[in-house]
Amino acid sequence: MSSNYDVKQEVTDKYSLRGRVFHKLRDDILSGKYEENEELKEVAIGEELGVSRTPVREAFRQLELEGLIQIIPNKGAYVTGITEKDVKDIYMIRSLLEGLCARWATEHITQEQMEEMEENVYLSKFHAQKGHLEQLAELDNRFHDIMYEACNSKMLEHQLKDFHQYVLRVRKKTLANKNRGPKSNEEHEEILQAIKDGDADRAEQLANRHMINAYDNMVKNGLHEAYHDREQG
Amino acid sequence: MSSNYDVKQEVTDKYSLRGRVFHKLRDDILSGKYEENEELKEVAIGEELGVSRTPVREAFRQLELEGLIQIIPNKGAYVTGITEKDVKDIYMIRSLLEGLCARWATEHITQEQMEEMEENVYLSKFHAQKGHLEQLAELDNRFHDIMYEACNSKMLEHQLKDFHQYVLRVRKKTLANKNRGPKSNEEHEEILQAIKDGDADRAEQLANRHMINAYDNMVKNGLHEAYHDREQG
DNA sequence: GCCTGTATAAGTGTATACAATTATACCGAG
DNA sequence: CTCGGTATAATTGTATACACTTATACAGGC
Repeated sequence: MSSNYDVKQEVTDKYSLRGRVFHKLRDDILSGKYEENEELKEVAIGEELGVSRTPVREAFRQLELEGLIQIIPNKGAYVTGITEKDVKDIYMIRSLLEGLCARWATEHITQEQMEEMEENVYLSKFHAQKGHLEQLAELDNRFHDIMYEACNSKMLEHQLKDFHQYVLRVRKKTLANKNRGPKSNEEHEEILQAIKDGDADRAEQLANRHMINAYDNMVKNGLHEAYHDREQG
Repeated sequence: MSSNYDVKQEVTDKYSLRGRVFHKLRDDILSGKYEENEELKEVAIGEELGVSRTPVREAFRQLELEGLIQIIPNKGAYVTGITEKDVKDIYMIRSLLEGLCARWATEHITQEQMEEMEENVYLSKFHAQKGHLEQLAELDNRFHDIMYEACNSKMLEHQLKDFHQYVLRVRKKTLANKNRGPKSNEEHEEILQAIKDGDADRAEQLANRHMINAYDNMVKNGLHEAYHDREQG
C-alpha cells in the first residue's frame, strides 16, 4: 500500500524532481510507452529528464509501491505485467469493495456530494447521446471518485483508488466500447437512486453488480486482444 | 499498494543496507519503539545503524508505501497513527476479502496446503489447552497465511498480507486475551471443514464472520485502552 | 508585551564520486 | 564448435558534498 494517503502531498510532489520523475514515468507506463517487462535504467531515465540518479531511484521506489514496476536488487527495474487473471482478480476484489463503499456512502454522503453525483449522471446522459467517449470516461471516473470520498473511510478510499490506478492500463480499451458507456451510466443512476433512498443493501448490491458487469463487458470486448501473448503462467 | 509482490525479494532485501534499514525500522515501528507522529530524522537513523542517508531515504520511501510512515516533502517523515475508525474499517474490508479468499481457497487448495492447515488446527488445540499464547499467535498467523497462498491469487494474497501487516500493531493486544485464542481456533476448524467439504459459500461466510468476531472481541478487550487519546478527527 | 523580519541552524533534496555487483565479450582448452 | 573462465564494461548500491527549504531564535519596531 503504498503510497500517498494525502492528496496535498501529490500536488507538492509535482514540484520536486522526484515527484516529477514519478508522475512522468507513471504516465508513460500507463499510456503504454514502455513494454511490459521492459527494463528501466536509472541513468537513461535521468538523462532523458535532465536529473541525476538520486530522484530517479526514489521515484522507482514509489513506482514499485504502486505496483507499476518491480525492482530486483542489483539487477534492475522492470515494468510489471498484469496477467488476465490479475485483472479478473482485481475486478472481483473491487466488486466487493465498491459494494462496501456504496453501503458506507449511503450512510455518510453529504448533500454536496449527492448533488455532484446527480449532475454527473445527468451530464453523462448528454455525452452518451452525443457519443463523446472522452468526456464519458472522465465522468465515469469522477462518479466513482465521489463515491470513494462519500464513504467516509480513507482506508477504503485509498484501496479503491489504488486498484483503479492499477487497472487503468486495461480500462481504456473497455471504455472505447460504445455500448458500455450508456449502460454504465444507467447503473450509476440506479446506484445513486439507492443511495438517495437510503437503501444501503440495494446500493451495495448494485455497485457490486456494476463492477462485475464492467468486467464481463471488458472480457467480451477486447481484453484478450490487449493481452494476447503477454500472459505468464 | 505498497510493496513487494515477490517473496524472494524480501529475502534479498535483508542483504542490502536499504533492506536492513527498512526491516529494522518496520520492526521498531510495529513493536512500538517509536511513538505515533514521532519524527524520523535521516541522519539520526543513519548514525544509529551506521549507514549513510541514502539507504535510509530509500527505506523511508518503502515504509511510506507500507503506510507505516508519512513523508511530508521538505519537512520530514512521521510515524503514522491508526485511529480506531481506521482499524474498524480495515477489519470490515478484511472481512470481505478473507471471505473471498476462503472461497477461492476452497476451489484451489492443494493437498499439501490442506494437510498443513489440519496440522495447524490440531497443534493450536494443544497450545490453547496449555495456554501458550505466543505459539497460538504464531499458528494463527500461519493459518491465515496458508489460506492466502491457497486462494491462488497473488493480488488478493498481497492485499491481505498488507492489511495484516497494518493491524499488527493493534493485534498483539487482542491475542493476549485468553478467551479469544481457543475460540479463534474453533472457527479456523470450521472454515477448514467447509473447505474440505468443498462448500465455498460456507467457507466464505465463516471466514467473513471470523474476522468480525475477531474485531468485536478486540473492541471489547482493550482496543480502546491501546488507543485512548490518540484519535484524530 | 506582541508582532515581524532577519539571521542562523537544522533538515531534506539533489548531484556526484566511488564501491560492489552483475552482465557481456573475448579467448583458450577440449 | 562448444564450453568455461577471465577481463571488461555496464549498472546498481552507497557515501558524501552541496543546494535548497524550513524551523528557530533573537532583535527591533510598534
